[in-house]
Amino acid sequence: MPPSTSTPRSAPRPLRSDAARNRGLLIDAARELFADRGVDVALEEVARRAGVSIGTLYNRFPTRPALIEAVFADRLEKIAGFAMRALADPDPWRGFADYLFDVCELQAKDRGFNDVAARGLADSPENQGLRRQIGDAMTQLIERAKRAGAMRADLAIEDLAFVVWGISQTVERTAAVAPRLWRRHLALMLDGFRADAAHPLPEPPLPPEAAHAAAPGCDPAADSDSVPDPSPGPGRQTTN
Amino acid sequence: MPPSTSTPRSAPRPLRSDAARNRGLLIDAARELFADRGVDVALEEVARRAGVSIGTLYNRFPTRPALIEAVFADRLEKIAGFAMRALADPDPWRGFADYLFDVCELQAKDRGFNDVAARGLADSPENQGLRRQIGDAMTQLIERAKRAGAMRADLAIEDLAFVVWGISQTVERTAAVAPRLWRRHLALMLDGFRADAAHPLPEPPLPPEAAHAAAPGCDPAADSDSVPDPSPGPGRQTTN
DNA sequence: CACGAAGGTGAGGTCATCCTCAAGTTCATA
DNA sequence: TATGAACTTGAGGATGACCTCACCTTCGTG
Repeated sequence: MPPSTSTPRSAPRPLRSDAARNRGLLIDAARELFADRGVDVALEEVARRAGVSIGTLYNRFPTRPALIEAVFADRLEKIAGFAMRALADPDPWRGFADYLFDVCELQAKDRGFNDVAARGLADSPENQGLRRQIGDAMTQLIERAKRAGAMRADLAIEDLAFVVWGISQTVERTAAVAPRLWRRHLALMLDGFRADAAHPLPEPPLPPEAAHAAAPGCDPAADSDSVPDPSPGPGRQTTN
Repeated sequence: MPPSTSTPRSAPRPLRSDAARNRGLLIDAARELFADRGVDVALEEVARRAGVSIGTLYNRFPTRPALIEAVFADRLEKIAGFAMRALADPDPWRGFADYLFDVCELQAKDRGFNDVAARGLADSPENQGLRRQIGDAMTQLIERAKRAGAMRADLAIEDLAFVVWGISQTVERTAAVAPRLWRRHLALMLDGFRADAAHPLPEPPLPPEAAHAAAPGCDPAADSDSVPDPSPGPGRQTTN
């Protein structure tokens, strides 16, 4: 794979040629290392594989999130593509299911993306647009599937996080030993989303404003006021 | 809470009184720290909270797994208790669902246990007995629920790992912001386990011999021969 | 070509954790 | 109470990752 020559989007000032080349080398190196060891690899190792010094890495990407951001920038576009393809499917349920399959397959194929998806990294403000686009498409996918009578009416878009989170863990635990097992996990979850499976749910979905806080990059501080349990509630009310 | 005076099971030689006391102090300190910060807390901090030196900690527990083991030894018994209670329920489905609820609640209430459950720590050979007992009870729970026509016939006991893994991630991401949300995730998964939800599954369950390898404590080596994908298989066959 | 700004370099300071071990202390037995 | 084995202690070496910065190199423009 030749080094990617993609220039940074909305560049304030164009990078000098050597800097741009090194940026590409770093992103390529990081992409490969992230893919099979996760996004927590040592940055020194990324620099080493890229063939540049650690100082250069920090010049281009002052923080780890900045590097992660750059590495996974294209994934959002890819996902948006999946969502569009799904919406083009005449069968609403199949479109929905295939969309989740595609996203999960991305997780299964790239440990780095799996980390990013599960931990909610790469939430930069600049791809806010893509994010909303994907969100809108997902909302439509869900609406469509509900109208077709295939999906349970009480499923919220926020519930799809359960899929990403769950699959992320299954992938992490079983990729080495049963690389396709996540498909079974996904199929089971999907069956729980069907209309004919619906039994009353014990809790409301994650409120959207909480969704942002639910996948923090990493804030070691901010431990002060933990959210109090809103209702004492009866113990054990899984379903009824 | 007074320091636990529990002596180590099957003691080869009884500890001297001061050593036994320190062991209890260490376990208590670790239990508390693990519970709200996870099992990766610095061992020096455990020693500090216990009021003993780091050297003493290493005397009592030569490795971190040994300490984790000791801290969570009682949980297996607790879970066995849940399984027995579940089997006593005249309603097979409710017994099954309540059992999973109880286990997940343990995860939600104790971040350390959540780690242990998700990562498959604390698999010491000595509570092999308890493990088998729990496994047998779970098999019975599943069989019973299937016979009652409530549970899909193709659910395997290994599939319950998806629940533990998935809930672990949901708890980790949302405990601070929506401490009861895991119940919704569980309820959705449970609906996927019901007989009336069943659609063909795309993959066989995790083979039992692989289950052991699926949740490694931590082996930085052993990276050599990764398991090859057994069948090239058709892309995208989530459900049909 | 020459010059200044942009960029590259990597040794080394910082930090957090792990784990050891030689010396001192305490327990339990006679 | 005396003695030795068991136990405790905590300074400190080892590790690994992070990040900086003073100095050198390269680019690109005039």
